[in-house]
Amino acid sequence: MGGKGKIEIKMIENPTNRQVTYSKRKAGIMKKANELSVLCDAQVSLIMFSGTGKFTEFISPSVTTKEVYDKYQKETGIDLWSSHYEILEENLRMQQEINSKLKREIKQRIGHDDLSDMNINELRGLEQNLERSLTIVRERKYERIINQTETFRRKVRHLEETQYIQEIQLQEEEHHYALTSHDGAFHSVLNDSTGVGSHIFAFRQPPSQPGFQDGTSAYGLHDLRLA
Amino acid sequence: MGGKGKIEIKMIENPTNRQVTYSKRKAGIMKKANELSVLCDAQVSLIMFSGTGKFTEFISPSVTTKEVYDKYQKETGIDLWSSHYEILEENLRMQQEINSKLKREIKQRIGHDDLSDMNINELRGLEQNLERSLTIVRERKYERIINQTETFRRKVRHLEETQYIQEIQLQEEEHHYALTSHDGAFHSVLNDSTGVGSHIFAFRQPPSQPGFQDGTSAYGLHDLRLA
DNA sequence: AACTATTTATAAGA
DNA sequence: TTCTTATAAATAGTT
Repeated sequence: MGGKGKIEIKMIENPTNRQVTYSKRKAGIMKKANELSVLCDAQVSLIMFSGTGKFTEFISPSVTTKEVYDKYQKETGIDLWSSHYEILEENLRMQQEINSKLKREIKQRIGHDDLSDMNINELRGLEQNLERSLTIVRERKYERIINQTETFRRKVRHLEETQYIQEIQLQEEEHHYALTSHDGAFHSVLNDSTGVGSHIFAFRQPPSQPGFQDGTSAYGLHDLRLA
Repeated sequence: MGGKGKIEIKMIENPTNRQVTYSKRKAGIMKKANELSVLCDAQVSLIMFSGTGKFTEFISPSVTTKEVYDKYQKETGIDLWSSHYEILEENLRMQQEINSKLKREIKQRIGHDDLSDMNINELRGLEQNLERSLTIVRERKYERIINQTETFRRKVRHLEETQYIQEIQLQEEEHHYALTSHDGAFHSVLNDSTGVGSHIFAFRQPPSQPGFQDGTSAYGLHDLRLA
């Protein structure tokens, strides 16, 4: 197209010439793209990367690149996000599958319906499994209670010692007063039957109480919708 | 541009002229795009939709349209798959979150470690929950056993009746023979202590046997990787 | 980046 | 549509 001498359409070997020609022709084709848009009311998307990676684009004022891209996919049926999308979708499918398996296991462990398709051996296995779990949970509970009781005892002892020291100090500093009124406050802590203190009693309870029903159980994991 | 007369760059009013010009200039710009690709070793994507929606594209032989769009996104930061992708990603994130909650619940129900962050009331709730589940599973097991036993009894009765009829028939048809050998086979079924028959004994077992350990439990849901 | 001799693109007409 | 052709535009090589 146009020049002092005709040229062959093949890659320009000289990098400088190539770069110059790229600049000139890039401007030319941009102008052409714009004219096509305006004259013919067409939607044109022109994206160019030079050999050195420099990016330039023309897009008709009436559209966005994304719109052209969406139209392109509709037109050609070529899925431009394919790979990424498919991997993500497969991933999602797997997660959902795992999910329903987990839900099913929980349902079985709770004893909600679908025990019907377990055979006797499976039911027996589940039973033993639950027994073992129950044992573990009970042990943990007792451990916790023992710890808290121990902590409480230590607190009491600390209180006693502090009290004792205070009393001695008080006696030394104010030995002309017969002060015994603090004892009352101290004993009220020991006799406290609410809060931390009550765990001592809990520790003495028999391990299982199947008859005991608590409508609003503190075991609050049931908002997971096992639907 | 160029022609017998100079033209103003504005939309061609005459639709026929516009269409003709579109065709001519489309061919022209395609040629230019190709020449730019070849001469300058550039990557060019040219997508055009005519005013009537007709689609035409040029793409450099060295690339695909998808590659150009991927590069475009890297270059501009504009996310062309945005909406779809983000929804899918959010979905995946939610599924994974639900998943880990479910896994945690199962772990707690099994009694694997993370009971450490449950307080005493939660532990107590879990304990009662497990007790209830255990009761349900046991009931189901007994129901199943009773059903199977009943089925077995019916089978035996059926066998007895069949046997009885057969014996009568045999006696009638072959009354000159003293045939009693079939009784042996019949009694062996009744005394069978393996297979189906053994469930009668299983029914008499005490409900729980915590000491009984079975390394390869039939309750085979543990391939879910509670990691 | 500017110039300019040429080639190329294309508007209008057939 | 396609061909023709006069003319405008693009641009290769040069400065």
